[in-house]
Amino acid sequence: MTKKKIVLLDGNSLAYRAFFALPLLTNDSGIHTNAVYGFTMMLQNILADEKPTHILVAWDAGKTTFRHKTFGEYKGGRQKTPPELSEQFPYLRKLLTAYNIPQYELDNYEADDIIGTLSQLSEVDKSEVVVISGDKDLTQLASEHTTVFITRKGMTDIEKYTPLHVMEKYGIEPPQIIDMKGLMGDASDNIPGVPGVGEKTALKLLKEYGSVENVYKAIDKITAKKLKENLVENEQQAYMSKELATIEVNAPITISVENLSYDGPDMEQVADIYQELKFKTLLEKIAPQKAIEPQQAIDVGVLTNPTDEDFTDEMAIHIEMMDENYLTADIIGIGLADDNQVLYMSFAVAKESDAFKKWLQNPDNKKYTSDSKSALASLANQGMAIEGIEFDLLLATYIVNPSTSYTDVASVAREFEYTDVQQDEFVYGKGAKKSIPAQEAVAEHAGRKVQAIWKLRPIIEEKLKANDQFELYEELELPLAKILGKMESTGVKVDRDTLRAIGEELSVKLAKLEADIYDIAGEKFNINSPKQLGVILFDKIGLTPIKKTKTGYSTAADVLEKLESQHEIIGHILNYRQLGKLNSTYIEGLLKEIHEDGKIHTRFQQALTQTGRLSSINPNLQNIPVRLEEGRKIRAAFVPSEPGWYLFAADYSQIELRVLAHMSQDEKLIEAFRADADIHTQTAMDVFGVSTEEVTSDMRRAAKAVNFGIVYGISDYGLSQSLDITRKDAAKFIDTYLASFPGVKQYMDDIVVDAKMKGYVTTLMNRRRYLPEITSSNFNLRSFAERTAMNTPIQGSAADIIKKAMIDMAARIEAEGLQTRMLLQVHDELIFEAPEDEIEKLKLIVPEVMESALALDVPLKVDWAFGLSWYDTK
DNA sequence: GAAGTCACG
DNA sequence: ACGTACGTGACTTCT
Repeated sequence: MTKKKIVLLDGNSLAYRAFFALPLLTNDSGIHTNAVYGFTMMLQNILADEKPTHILVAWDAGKTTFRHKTFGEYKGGRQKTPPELSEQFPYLRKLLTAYNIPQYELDNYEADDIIGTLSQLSEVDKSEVVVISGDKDLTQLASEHTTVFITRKGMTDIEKYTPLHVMEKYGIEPPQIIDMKGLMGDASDNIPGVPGVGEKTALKLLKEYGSVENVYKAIDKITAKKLKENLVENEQQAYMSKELATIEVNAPITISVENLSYDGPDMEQVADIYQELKFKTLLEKIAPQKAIEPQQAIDVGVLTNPTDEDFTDEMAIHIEMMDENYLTADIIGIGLADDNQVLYMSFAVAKESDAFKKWLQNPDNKKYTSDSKSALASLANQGMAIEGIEFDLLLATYIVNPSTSYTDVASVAREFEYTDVQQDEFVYGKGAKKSIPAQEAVAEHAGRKVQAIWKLRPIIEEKLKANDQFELYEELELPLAKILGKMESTGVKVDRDTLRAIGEELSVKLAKLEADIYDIAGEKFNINSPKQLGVILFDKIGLTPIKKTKTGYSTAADVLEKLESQHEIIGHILNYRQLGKLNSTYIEGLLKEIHEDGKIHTRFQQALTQTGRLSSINPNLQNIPVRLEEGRKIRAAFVPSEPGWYLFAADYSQIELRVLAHMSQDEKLIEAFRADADIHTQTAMDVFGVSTEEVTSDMRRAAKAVNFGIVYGISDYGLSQSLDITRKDAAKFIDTYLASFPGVKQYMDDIVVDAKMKGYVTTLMNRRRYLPEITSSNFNLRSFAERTAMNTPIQGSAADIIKKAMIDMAARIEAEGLQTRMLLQVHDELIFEAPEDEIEKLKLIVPEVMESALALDVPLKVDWAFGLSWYDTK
């Protein structure tokens, strides 16, 4: 038989942890569910990661235990279990039953003792044991075969205590944890310990003497007067505390390891409980088909020879594809629906049908879609045009709440309690088994989607109007989808030979760097592996690690830069990393993405970011190198797609700070932009109290970092990192800045208060972002939400502005009858390609249109350039 | 699939 | 005392 793997969970401790770690969630039925939810999340991770053969959840039994005989006040002074938590225990037990996980409790004993006893029993046959708790006391059980997992903030983040880890962290062996508690006590269990002895002192004593007993044997050697006095006076209390903290490993349990064998959950039962508790995401994960099993039968009419009568002047339409990349996927078929019918055509039929194409092109026929950009671009790929799109389920849902980042109709629909659509994965399968099923099944699937679109439209439009977001949706996002679709199908021409030439140069340099690095290190290793690199740098060479990650030493660039002067290998590694990145992501990566037409067709995700920005995928063309010259050369491969044409690039100057000036109404900031001042220099003048001439480059650099910080929702730590100064100095900088720009300070204070009150923040065009964590009692979560509250209106309004500019530019290009094509958007810049004879016009039109996209109380400023490649637009 | 790293605004 | 800058996507390694 394979080796046993036994997982023992401390039920009460984990339930408490989950309860306090997560916000107090309530489901529709008014039951609080946060503890059950957190527990479940953790359990799922454990089952997946550890794959136990045996498992047990141990519970505390009743109020009194044998420890109360030793010390009446044991666990005294504890707050009563909150009723919101108590009510969750029955669900937890039920859930565990459904999981087929044994549970056990024993009169007079705590869960620790059950776990301790079982782990001791398992030591005999050397089984691997994992103990899981939220209580660090359990770490005393760590041994060669037993690892103790303690949950940290949240429930899924876990710290693993092996004897080695205990030694690294405390400098003592696991059994000495008991001695530590004996000396320092434990406030949460009301274990007294020795007054005046905390963790530091306890550990110092134990490192010197080894145990409580030995401390007292050597009591005369202790020179610190007060400490010695405390120890002497509390000797009995120290022994008692040690006893209380000791986990009983010989509890009279009536179960054995054999009773704990685990064969997996009863999925039916688990799904039922998830259903009862409304754990939607979990439900989906374990049983997608059950979770979304359509309730109602649907009658889909399959068209083989469509006529004009089949198409009405108002219909939902869905282009069915198996792959999410609509630019490369084949269209399988088309679903249509209105109040009276649900129809389906295979794409072969649709493509040959004049009746359908005529209907499709007629803007008077209103079309409601799930993802209009996908429809536009995929049909355009097939040489088909679609006009008259008036609803987009995906965009509308995104505007209502950007945090619902679904791309498929089934998920979007379920967000609105509409469950009559199946997941694509369920219909097509996944991985290697993914394939197109019989036409009936596709017809039904597509039919359910269009029906959902048809039925959900009024509900979601109502919601948009209620939130005063209908204009944002209808005047901004919907028209933008059409423009983006066109940009995607246009694509941008990329010269393979240029990329290959750069790639060859890189390969030569990389080979040399690699050889040099091996030479210096004295051995071959994988430079791309942070783990192996860490061993070479910090263990073999002996450099001092500056930062740690969850898994080991950090070898990130900012760390390596600090070490650069200490060893010649560092520079080579930084160089290797930089060039390696260029080669793998931008040479090899981009070459793979060039289509047969010699172009790259990225997709802009319009319903993804939390702020309203676009994102770009497959490939990402919004992060093509520019900051360093070596990388910037990549841009030389991006060229116009027609002979005699140019690329024309225009970018907003300081758009985020201009938005801040407008939104905060800070007089000085407004004045600076009206005077068209260099904003970083101006900031330096104000913060350092000097004149223009006195601003040094370091002062300007610092001011620039502060300006960035302000936009991000500043923290002293963040600024200290970016400027490599102390936190104190950073804090001083920030104070001085905010004193110089009182309007900004007022705005930042107000926005946080406002977000707490409303639960969300908004942009200039009324885009929303909900920030539920802004009222969290968890410092980190709350702080993060506060910074987000400060940043999102700025970043999001800038996104609104450039989106508006794109719509205006497309209209202007059309109105002027230009051949110019919009190709890319990179957050604050637009890239066009244009015939030479239109360049003069663009020089005028582009800045004019972009600068007047939205009238602010400060001017918007646009810089532009053109050239024969993207590299030359500088 | 997560973690680490690094490219962009 | 907490442990951080805001928003993204892609690649590599490693479990």
